[in-house]
Amino acid sequence: MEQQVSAVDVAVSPLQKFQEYLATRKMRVTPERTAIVEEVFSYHEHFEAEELVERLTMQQTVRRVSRSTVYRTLNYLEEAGLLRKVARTNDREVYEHDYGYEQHDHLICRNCNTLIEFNNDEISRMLEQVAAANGFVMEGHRLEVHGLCEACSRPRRHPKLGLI
Amino acid sequence: MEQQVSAVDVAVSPLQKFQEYLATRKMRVTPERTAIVEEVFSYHEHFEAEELVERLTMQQTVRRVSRSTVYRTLNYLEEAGLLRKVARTNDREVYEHDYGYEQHDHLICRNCNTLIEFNNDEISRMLEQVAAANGFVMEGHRLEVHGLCEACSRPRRHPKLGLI
DNA sequence: GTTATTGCAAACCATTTGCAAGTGT
DNA sequence: ACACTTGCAAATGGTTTGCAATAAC
Repeated sequence: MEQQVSAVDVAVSPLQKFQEYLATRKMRVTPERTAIVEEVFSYHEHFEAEELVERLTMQQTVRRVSRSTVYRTLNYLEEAGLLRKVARTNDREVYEHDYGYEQHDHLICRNCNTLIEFNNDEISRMLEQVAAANGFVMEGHRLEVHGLCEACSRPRRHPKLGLI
Repeated sequence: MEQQVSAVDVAVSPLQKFQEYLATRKMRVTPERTAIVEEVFSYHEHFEAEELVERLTMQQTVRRVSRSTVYRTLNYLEEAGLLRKVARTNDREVYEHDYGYEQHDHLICRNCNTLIEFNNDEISRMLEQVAAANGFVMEGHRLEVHGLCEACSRPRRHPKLGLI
């Protein structure tokens, strides 16, 4: 199970797409923004803002990027349609890039906080229908299924420890 | 369109159910808790914590209930399975009582923040399937469909003003 | 040269919490 | 009486923001 994630063919790279977005807003391409976009798209898993700050601090390829800039850029990426908030655990937003890979949703274990990805086209199709029926133009969705993962629901046998 | 909401037959009242929950936890029935539960279930719409505080302050039937107590009680109601967080708008959690009325989800307009309810059994059924396929025990879900409502997506004609 | 961007530290703000006084059981 | 609750004010903690210095264009 390497990088076998559901890659979708895309014409332009995420970085290019972000630069287009910046251009339309008269915003600038800076080394900080570039580093953030590359880091976000180099890793195909959900992440939290703080995690990204750390990853960027680690690989000191560019000059250190401040937390503020990370947060600011995450917001722009979201507006640009390259990123989405997929959940909220422990009061922190969980992000995931949303370009070049199929949209998917998550099962969230209330005990160990593990996120299990899944995707189901029927659900997406159904959401489109519901939206249309309400004159609503759907741009995206956020679906969290809460409950207990297999390990944590197994009665008295080494359930994974919670994060608290 | 009065109280025609999808009422489901329930044996015990929400208040009773909450009292049972309190009992099992050796917690006490206080006028504050009672007032909160009654207020929450007297109104069949989504609401925010602050809104509830105001409604309780308004009708001074009981002695004023503090914000802290409201927050604390909302958490207990959630644990008791009587309430759920259905969305997050403007950095505030949006609650909705989840007992005696069918579960439903929402279309959220990114421009005017309006929430449109909908429910779709097929989606629920499908979620159960997905959960089962992953050995996951589903306890609930949260589904937000983001986009633009009819009014706000109509190009240049009096779109409803945003909240900001 | 202008105008946007950065990092810092301070501000925000919804929600939580410590604590002393009050109250169900 | 005992233990649980309340309101208050203060703390928390993720995220945002004002501002002076700095860098894109």
